[in-house]
Amino acid sequence: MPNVHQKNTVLKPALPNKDAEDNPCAACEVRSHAVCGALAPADLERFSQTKKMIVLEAGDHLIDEGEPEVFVFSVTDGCLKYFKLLPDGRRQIIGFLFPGDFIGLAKSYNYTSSVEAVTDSSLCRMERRELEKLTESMPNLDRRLHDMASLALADVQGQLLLLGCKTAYERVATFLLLLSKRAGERGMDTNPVDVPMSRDDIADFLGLTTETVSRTFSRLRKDGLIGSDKNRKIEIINEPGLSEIAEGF
Amino acid sequence: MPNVHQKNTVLKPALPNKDAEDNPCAACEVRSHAVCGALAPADLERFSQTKKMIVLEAGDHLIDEGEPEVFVFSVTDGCLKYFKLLPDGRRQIIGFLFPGDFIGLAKSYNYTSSVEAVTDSSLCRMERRELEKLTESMPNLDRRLHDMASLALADVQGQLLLLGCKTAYERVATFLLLLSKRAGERGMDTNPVDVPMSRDDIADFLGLTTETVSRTFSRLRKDGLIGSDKNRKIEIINEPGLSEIAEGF
DNA sequence: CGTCGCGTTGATTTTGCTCAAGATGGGTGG
DNA sequence: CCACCCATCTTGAGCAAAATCAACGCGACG
Repeated sequence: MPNVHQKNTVLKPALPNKDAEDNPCAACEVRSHAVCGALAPADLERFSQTKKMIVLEAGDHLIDEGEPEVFVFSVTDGCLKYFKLLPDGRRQIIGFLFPGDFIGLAKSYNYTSSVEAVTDSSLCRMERRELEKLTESMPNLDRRLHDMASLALADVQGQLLLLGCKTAYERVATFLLLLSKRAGERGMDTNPVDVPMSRDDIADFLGLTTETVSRTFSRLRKDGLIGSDKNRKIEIINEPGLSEIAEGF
Repeated sequence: MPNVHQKNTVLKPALPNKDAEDNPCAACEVRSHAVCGALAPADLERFSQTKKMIVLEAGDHLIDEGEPEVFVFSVTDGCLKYFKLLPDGRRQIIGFLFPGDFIGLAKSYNYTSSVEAVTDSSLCRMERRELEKLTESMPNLDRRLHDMASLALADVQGQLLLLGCKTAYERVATFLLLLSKRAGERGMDTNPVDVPMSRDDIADFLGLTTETVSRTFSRLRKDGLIGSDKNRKIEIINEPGLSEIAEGF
């Protein structure tokens, strides 16, 4: 079965670096959003010793659906996508991953989705076994994982509503607001919102085709809700209007 | 905003009963599938004292999306559906609930979906606060909740693939196999599979219309994959064939 | 400067939706 | 016990939203 979406599968360890070796996690900019945000300094030290930094280039393949689930990951930089495939190549992107997001919330013996870098990215990698060991002595960590799973569940349930009920117009509006919101949570620009993924990826996330996504952006532009796409950034001109559309009014 | 799907909102406490008062949980038939399956006898005793039995008739309303999330529930009998609505009445059924299933895995301040009984049902009800208190001293319970959330996440991700990629034919095939599998997990008949919900409910779960669901059942029947619907039971005649369709070959 | 990947736009087709009309069957009351 | 009734389900005909097929523009990069 050919995987039409697969690209390179390179997996490069980050170059060792003095600062990183001294205090790799304490300096992490996204810690407050990540699993490790719940850890006390002492725990953080122990945590940081069991992890390894991973750097990916755009298009690099990190995980193949079905492989034994040995590692879990925490995204520190960039954007990735995780997706499922049908035998004939149809693809559903389950979600996009941003700094602070965790890969491995739905634990199982084998990965249930594939993961690929959308942009150049970096992640912390840890064996699931190690993580489990750590959670036993760090109730905060366990609680944090639980909360993140809880949030992920709510997110994906919202996505069901989108895929099951919403029109193309509503889906794209919802998507833009989602990106904007997630950027805001991470302290990035919410208004000219960064859209790092291709039309193809957006289409496979929204259950549409590239062409429909493209046409829908054009329509939103024509309707004065968004500005034109400049350097992967889209300006939201009429946020309340976009919200109304997204909510299905 | 009128909720076109809402019916009665009655919520009847079960009649007290001697056996139930002596040892209500120890005798529970679905305990092994439920949250409480992870508890030691002593813990079970404490657990059982904080819960209350709830009985619902088909169509009864249990939870309204948006209400403060005070209670969590564990289904002990029957079938329920949980769903989200758009302002104009479009409905997405997120999932069906069977004995052993838990309501409240995605914790938040307000319920994120509504819940309604498909058939006459009964549940155990507990305040979320109480549950949290219990988990602090019962690591098994906590782990069990975590595992159930993990499974729920994997399930709903599979549903994304269905809604985003699959054809009507594939969706209905997937649905029948899902019901059959879930019945099997609970020790019920897997082959003439029980389909307690209406075509309308199935449609809103699969992102289709009633008519399309009905037509699709007819086609599966014509193609010799399933038998006719007898008393809410559907016979799967060609299980491997149905699986191939469901997987998208 | 040419090529290639990506995005946009247009023309046509198709899947599933909408609207409409019967069929079925479980429940109720005479 | 039967007849009727209303829900639900099924089937049909036409329609529409999005998919498919196809062409073209544009910018990046060798």
